[in-house]
Amino acid sequence: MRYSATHKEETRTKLLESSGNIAKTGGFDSTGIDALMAALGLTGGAFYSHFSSKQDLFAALVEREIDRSAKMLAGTPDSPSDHVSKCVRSYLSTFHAEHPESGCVLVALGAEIARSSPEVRAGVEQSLKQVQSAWTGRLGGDKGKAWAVMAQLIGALVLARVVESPRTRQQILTSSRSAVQEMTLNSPPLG
Amino acid sequence: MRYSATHKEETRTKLLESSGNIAKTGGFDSTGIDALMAALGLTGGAFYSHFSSKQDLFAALVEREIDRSAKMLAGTPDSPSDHVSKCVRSYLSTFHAEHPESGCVLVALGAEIARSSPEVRAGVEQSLKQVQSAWTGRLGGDKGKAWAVMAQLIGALVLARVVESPRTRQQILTSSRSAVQEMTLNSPPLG
DNA sequence: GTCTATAGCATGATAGAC
DNA sequence: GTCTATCATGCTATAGAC
Repeated sequence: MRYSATHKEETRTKLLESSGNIAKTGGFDSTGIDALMAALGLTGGAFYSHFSSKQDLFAALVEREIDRSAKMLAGTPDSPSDHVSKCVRSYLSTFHAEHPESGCVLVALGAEIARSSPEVRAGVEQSLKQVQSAWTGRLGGDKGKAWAVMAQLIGALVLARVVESPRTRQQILTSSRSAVQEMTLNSPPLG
Repeated sequence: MRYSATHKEETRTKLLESSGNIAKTGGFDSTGIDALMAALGLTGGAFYSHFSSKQDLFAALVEREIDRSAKMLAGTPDSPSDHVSKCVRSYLSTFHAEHPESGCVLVALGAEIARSSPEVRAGVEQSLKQVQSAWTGRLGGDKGKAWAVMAQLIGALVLARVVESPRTRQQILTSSRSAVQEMTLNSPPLG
């Protein structure tokens, strides 16, 4: 064959990465296969050597995105004790708000995930539960608090992106940071 | 003319209402003009008697949706003192999570609004500020807390819609309700 | 104001050459 | 594995009849 043994896998990985970034910026449905392939210097016809359909790509893409985010947010057993607050600071940053292409897939593609297949949503749910489980230990054992912190982060970023003025965007992010800080300090189960 | 004097306005209103519901369910970009008009028993050609382009409809639709939500959430000066908590209960309901067509436009179309024109986003921002302003007075004067509550609501609904199992969805909504309750009770400015 | 017809283009997906 | 060519369909938007 004219291509190296690992070429297909490499191309598939690049395609997932690149398509993820593009979809998070312009929407998945709204972006054509030709555009996704052109970003890799390829043509549309080559797409079907890697995925059987556009929906197939969406499933793989969402799984990859949510997996990576979940691993990053969950951290490891030897992560520092301020791991969660570090995640919060970086999640609620102006950079994140202004760069959907490298940001959280739930903020950029949440609605499209919501109307996707049960399989895709089940995978997303599993990853979210990993974060919830990891954070619960760091939030005083309150399982609900982890969900609430996640909701706070996601909602703040949605708000930050829909408003027009950078000033309001900054106020939203700052307010959300304060709210999370209060949530994580006043842990009733811990007293 | 063969049509009543108010016919155009009525059709335009129905079109905004119906298109809003459809777009919130299936996405705006993903839905064709023919489908939007068919929902009113009309054909695609008639669309351009009401809007000059699909983007024009989007702008009008988002403004209508966010205006209605903002008025509802902001309430009036003579709204009961538990107005905010009533809003929270209804926003964080299973019904809302399972019925995007009648729900908050920010949850369903947030990403599409984020990449729309500055004009659209400025209108959204203005409506959000009305809610923020109205809620600030009911939340101990803390301007940031209103943003945080809004973020909590929106994020929880995004999460509730992306997960697969009704059980997890319920846990998310319940956790968010508790979090908002804590936020609104422990108001440092109030003590 | 709504219809049909259509232009002009983009799309998802397939077939066959290399 | 990628290319070009193509099919069938969908789309936004326009033109002209009623």
